[in-house]
Amino acid sequence: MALTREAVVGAAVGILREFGLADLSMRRLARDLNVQVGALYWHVSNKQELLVEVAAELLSSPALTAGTAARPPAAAATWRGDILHLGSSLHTLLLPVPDSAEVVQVARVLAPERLAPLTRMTETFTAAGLTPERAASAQSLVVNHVLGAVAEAQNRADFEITGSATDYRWALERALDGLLPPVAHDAGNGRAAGE
Amino acid sequence: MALTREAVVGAAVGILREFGLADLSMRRLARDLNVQVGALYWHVSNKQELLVEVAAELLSSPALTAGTAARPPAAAATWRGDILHLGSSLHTLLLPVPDSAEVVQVARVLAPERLAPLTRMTETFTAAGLTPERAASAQSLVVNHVLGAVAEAQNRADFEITGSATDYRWALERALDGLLPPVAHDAGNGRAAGE
DNA sequence: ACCTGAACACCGTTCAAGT
DNA sequence: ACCTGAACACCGTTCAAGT
Repeated sequence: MALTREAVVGAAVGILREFGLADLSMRRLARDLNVQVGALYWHVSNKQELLVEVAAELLSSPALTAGTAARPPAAAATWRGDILHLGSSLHTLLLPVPDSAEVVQVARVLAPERLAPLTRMTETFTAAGLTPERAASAQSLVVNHVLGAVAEAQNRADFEITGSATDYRWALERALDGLLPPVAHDAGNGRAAGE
Repeated sequence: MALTREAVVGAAVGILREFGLADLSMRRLARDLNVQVGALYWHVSNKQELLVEVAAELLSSPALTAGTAARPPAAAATWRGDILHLGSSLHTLLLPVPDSAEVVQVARVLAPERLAPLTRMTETFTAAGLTPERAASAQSLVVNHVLGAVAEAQNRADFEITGSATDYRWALERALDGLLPPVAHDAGNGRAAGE
């Protein structure tokens, strides 16, 4: 039963799920795997790379990987639905995993290309008519909002804060209102979504 | 020259500004202040409380504290301008301070009431007609976006990443388009901003 | 190729004891 | 009241040496 990279990442995900990021240390990981700390560094070059791998695994759920395969052209109104669905799937997926928003944030900074569902969201924005730069900015707005909402909800639970949780979904929909203005189908003005 | 709480916070802000969060340790702070580590704990109960203080000081700039004093009633169109101004002031203020977005995030979780400018932004949203819950959610969207943009720009610099920075301001304006729909002054329909 | 043992240079926090 | 000295229980990372 040799130690593998997958085993290391898997154990890391397990610790995160059960105990959170504070307990996810290289030494704790080694102890759980009955191995010396140094052994981990044969399979993973450092902790940051491990966290990227953990985030990638968290976002590899089928709930996020589905969709966008083949879309009938000119189904414009569904781009919004795709993004809304992606955002709320992300939210429900991360909510039960402590500190998952922080981990995804780190991964987004270090290796955004490893987080396929987030890349797909940017692509959806461009498909909806935004320029690449604006699509990146729009994705950033949406993802920051969802991750922020997850982090807030988790911390609210941790600190036993009273008061109502903020309605992340309402703000998400309003953001999409601004980012993807509805195509006007009342009069015949051919104004596109971008510009 | 007795050690004071203000001196501790001031030195912490200095380390953050010059070297970033990685170098802002209690031990480094004590060394810079020519004091034993334990001494810090007389003036500050733990590191988290210190970070809240650091964030509060970062956001105590006059650029963020101004405005909203007395507004002529029914100057509805300027709520948007106020928020836009607050958001971009926050951005330009934090951008030169390494890891400042992370520090503010921590403070926002631990003691949001200590960050007056952010509270003021929520108040502006309610003044613009949103319910308290929605105002909180709208503020969260905007602040997460600005902090995310700051963090991204700083990391882009750290890792010498090529490619254009995302246009945070465009997305911010689109978000406000959705959050604060313009009052319709073409026909005489009295639809309010909320709902 | 893969892992151990042991070191290096750090952390945050606590607390008796001093002044 | 305020600070020192010293400890406790940790960190991430490296690397010669073993197998």
